[in-house]
Amino acid sequence: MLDQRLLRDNPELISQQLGRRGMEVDLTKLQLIAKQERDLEEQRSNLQAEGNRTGKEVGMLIKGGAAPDSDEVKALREKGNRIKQQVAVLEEEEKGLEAKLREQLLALPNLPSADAPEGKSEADNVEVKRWGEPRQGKDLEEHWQLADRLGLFETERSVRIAQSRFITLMGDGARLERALISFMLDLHSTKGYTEVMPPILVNSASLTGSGQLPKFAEESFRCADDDLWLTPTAEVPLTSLHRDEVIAVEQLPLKYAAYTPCFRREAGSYGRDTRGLIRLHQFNKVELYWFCHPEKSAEAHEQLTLDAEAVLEALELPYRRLELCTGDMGFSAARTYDLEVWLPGAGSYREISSCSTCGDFQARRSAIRFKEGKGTQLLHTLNGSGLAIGRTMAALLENGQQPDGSIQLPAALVPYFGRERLTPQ
RNA sequence: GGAGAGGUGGCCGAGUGGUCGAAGGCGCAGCACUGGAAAUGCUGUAUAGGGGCAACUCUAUCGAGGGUUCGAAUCCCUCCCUCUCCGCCA
Repeated sequence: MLDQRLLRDNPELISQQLGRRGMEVDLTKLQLIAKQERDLEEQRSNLQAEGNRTGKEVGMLIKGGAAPDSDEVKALREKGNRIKQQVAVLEEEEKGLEAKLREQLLALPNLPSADAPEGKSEADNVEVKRWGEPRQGKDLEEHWQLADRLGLFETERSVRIAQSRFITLMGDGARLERALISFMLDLHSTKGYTEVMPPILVNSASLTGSGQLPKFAEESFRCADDDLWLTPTAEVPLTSLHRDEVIAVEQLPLKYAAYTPCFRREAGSYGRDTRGLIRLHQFNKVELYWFCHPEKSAEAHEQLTLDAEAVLEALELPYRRLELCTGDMGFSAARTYDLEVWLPGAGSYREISSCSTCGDFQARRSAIRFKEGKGTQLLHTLNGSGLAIGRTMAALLENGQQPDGSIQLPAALVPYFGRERLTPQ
């Protein structure tokens, strides 16, 4: 959520920065509501002050010996009643405006950082780094072909259990998934991340706090009988881990690594990535999350991205880092790096992690502050995948494929998986 | 799911209709004392919003939302949560 004071003091900046995202917003209506709301608040609180004084007067009169039904007291009571009624009217109006203002503010995305490159779409993202030698060659298979031959998962039977875009991992496939989760969590633990296993059903306040609601309700699965949703990413429960808290400055930064399943409707992606592990309604992910001091967030963004890259490097998977342009960034992000892993079978780079700094956007929605000296301020939040497990498995399969049909696994994984090769079962 | 108890400031804990944002303690900060520290003493110490250059001031907040009243932490209603016992259960 954007700062209301910014809306008041510098609305041009908001329009201009949202313009960099490719949005055209007219803030005059919003400003008008904000102004009305503030005027109303002033009127109401002045009236309440008078009401409070009246109440006290009655108390003092009675304590001083006046009869509760004396004319003097009666007159004050009537005055109190009159004020109460007026306040009620103003209050209702004020609440209406407040709700409207909040609703509209919640629908506005974060302002892009000044450092974010300007652009309209994916095509304008900027490659900033490349690591590893992308393996090239004819006859390299895609991960779903390899997995099929190795018997790593069931696709058709998964439709029976749930529906399309769900997968059932079997045998070595299930084992490799588990190995990857443990491997990643262990790696992050050595870098000061606290391991977290949060609820994966989250309430709507949590989704609002991290930015998925109100605008992206159609992207998540909702439980019909409760105010609970299946979380689309661990970013949601992790943000709300400290919702409505004031954190002592010495505790910052708080760094968390959480493994969770993630659930997404993937609406609007019919026909894309229909085979294999790339795009599923349910997938596993290890998420990295920082709560940090505003002055440290740029540095933290680099570090968090490096921590995600460390997983790819330990797994010997070639990747590149893109900086997303203003037009391609997510709703809550001020600045984003995407990590794309090389898939030799597909012959392309594929997103495997998205590392964003959200500034105080989520902190304001979620009321997460820190205390430094006398006052409290909003802190900054950052998140990034470290990494998406299914896509990591796909990359391992494609990058490790051998002429004899087996898959060579990276050395770092052997202690977790127990073998250095996948062979047909 | 049934029965009971309870939710007050960073924490503990008083407070059952009047000037209570709230005693007391702990913690924390400043000052004094000290060679330095401990102990001690004094002072200060919630959050959000509005007004003011500022000192300051107004409003709201005692789980949440309604209600009664001139006036509610305190009385009434609804909901949420926590704890204990019973039941059920991985």
